[in-house]
Amino acid sequence: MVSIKDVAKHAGVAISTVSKVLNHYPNVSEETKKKVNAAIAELGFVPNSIAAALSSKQTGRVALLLDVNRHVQTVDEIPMQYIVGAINRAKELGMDVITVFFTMIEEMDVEEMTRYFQSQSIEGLIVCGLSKQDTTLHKLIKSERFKVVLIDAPGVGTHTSNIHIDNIKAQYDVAKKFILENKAKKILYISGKKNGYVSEERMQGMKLLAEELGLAIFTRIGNFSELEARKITMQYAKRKDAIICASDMMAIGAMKALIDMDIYRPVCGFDGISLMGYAGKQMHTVRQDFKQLAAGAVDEMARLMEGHDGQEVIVPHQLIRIKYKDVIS
Amino acid sequence: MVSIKDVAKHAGVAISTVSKVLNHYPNVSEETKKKVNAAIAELGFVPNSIAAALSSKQTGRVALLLDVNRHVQTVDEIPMQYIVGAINRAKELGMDVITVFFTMIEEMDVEEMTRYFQSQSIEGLIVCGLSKQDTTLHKLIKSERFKVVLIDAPGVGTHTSNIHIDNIKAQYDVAKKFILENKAKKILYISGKKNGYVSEERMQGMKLLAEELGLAIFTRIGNFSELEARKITMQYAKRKDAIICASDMMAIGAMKALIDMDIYRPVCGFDGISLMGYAGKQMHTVRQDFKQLAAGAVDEMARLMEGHDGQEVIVPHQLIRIKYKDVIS
DNA sequence: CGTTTTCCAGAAAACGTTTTCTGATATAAA
DNA sequence: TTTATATCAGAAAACGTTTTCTGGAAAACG
Repeated sequence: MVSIKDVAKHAGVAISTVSKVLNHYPNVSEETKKKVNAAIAELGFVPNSIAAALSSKQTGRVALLLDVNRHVQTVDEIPMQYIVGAINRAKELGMDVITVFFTMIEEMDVEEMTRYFQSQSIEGLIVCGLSKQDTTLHKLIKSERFKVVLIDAPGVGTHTSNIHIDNIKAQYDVAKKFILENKAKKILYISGKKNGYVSEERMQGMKLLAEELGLAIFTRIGNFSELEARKITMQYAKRKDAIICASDMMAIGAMKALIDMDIYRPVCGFDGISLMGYAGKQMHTVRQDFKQLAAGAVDEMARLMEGHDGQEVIVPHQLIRIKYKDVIS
Repeated sequence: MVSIKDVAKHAGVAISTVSKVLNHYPNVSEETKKKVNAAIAELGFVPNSIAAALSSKQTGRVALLLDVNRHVQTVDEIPMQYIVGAINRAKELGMDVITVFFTMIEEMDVEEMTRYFQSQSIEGLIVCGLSKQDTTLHKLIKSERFKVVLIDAPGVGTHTSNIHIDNIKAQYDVAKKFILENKAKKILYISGKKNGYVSEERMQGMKLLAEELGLAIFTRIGNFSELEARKITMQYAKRKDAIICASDMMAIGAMKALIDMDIYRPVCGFDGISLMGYAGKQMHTVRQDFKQLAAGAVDEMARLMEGHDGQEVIVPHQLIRIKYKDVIS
């Protein structure tokens, strides 16, 4: 394995000089640079990032935290979008490849997680969909041992950033369009989690709209679960004339239930996942660009690592009507 | 940051002794072990894997190679299963967290990839669905600079293992069951890639079956593309009485096309992805356990890293009939 | 021309481990 | 008792970088 030392010898310069060339330090003469670069090329030198990390104490390693239970058993495509978005952007930024990390959060305690991240020399955490009950994660974040970017959750302190769409406005807009278009009066709203940040915001959007339109909106909690949404639909759909869900997966559950019951009610979703195109005819929904969200999270992480304070980033969303033709590839 | 040095001082032993305790070396007395472990606990010491890697020249880092173009734009859930399966198993084995890597293989040359992996100190590559045209990857593998495990491709040399289901048998079995059940005579087979390993094997399974049943099977290449399968179906389905596809995504394309054409033909798929449950009523298919496949790949990698020669591993598959009720979660 | 400043290169310590080698003590064999 | 062997602990080099500090030469200044 050819090292910086060999390069130095071959170029007739000091080790430190090679390092300076490698890291684009300002005070290296053009001449020396050329010599060194020639030596690098001739010897086929490849810098060892492990050694660099040890020496500089900067690994540039970031963990993307996804909840296995929540995401991975199903056909849910969102986590994959997060992964792709984050990894690709990390590469562009020359940050160390993002280490993706799956966890059953309930099973670990703060100590164990901290130890794990510390032993892996992970400097930052990108957390997807933190809920209020994740006390372990909250403790971890508050410990300030890591830079943190939260996707779909509010920031906590200056060492964290948070990134998300405007959930209130998105839910308000999509529901309004959907309700007016369908002239709906008796609406069933299937909400997300009881203590979820995005759930509460979307709920708030619905409340604003209900007030504005003078409608009473009947709400049930679906926990972002397709199955629960299915059951709720079975129970209440007959007495309603339209169903609005806080996620596409729930919208699919509702829609499949309607098919089984052989009744028709328009359904409105939220997320804009491709699966919607496969499952139903066409549905109103909010399109979130999850790749962009994750890429933005990585950008924020870079900012934090440069020493800036955290901030809130709002990513734009779109209102769409999704159907199979749109998603076939 | 408390280091091994601090532990040594606190326990009143030498640095090397602490290291030996950490790595469970045989010749350390129980007494010393206790002293050291006590010191570790008291100081809250966490070993630094970066330093260990540098010193031992063993990182235990493995890259899981997935093709962005092939997988990630779509609703395809297979790559996620690979990722989860691989990462979870890697953790169990105490291997360093698997670094997932997405690449547009055509865009990189061997040198660049080698440099990248080398600079990241990656020791092994798990390659998913290598095709014969991926010359860059083939060169990389043949260079023998990395341990390689191939999912769904034949091994090359003793430094590689390969893992997959018995594609010939699987295609033969599922098609036979499907054909007999539907009393089909005029079959359209939509095959995978022209030079794909699994495609050719599945094709071979079909040929065996055709011979046995005395049927002529009309075959078209669908490139594992939903859209191409759709087009092929549009063109030929009227004159056939059943459609067999070398993948579920193609089966979905075919089925959606049949719906649009308003004709009924039974369709048979391959893979057993959940999406099948959402897209159609119910379909015959082969269930591959992609998580298990990836976990097995990691096991094989561990074997290779221990110095064993590569081998071929066949993972069992199942014949199933998939429908929405089976996949809802 | 002397003095100060700037520019550049090199020496050497440091990062936190692993690992090899040496040596001391205890135990077993002769 | 002496010699040989086994057991354990420590010293020190090594891994491949980064970074700080020092100093010499060249440039700028008066």
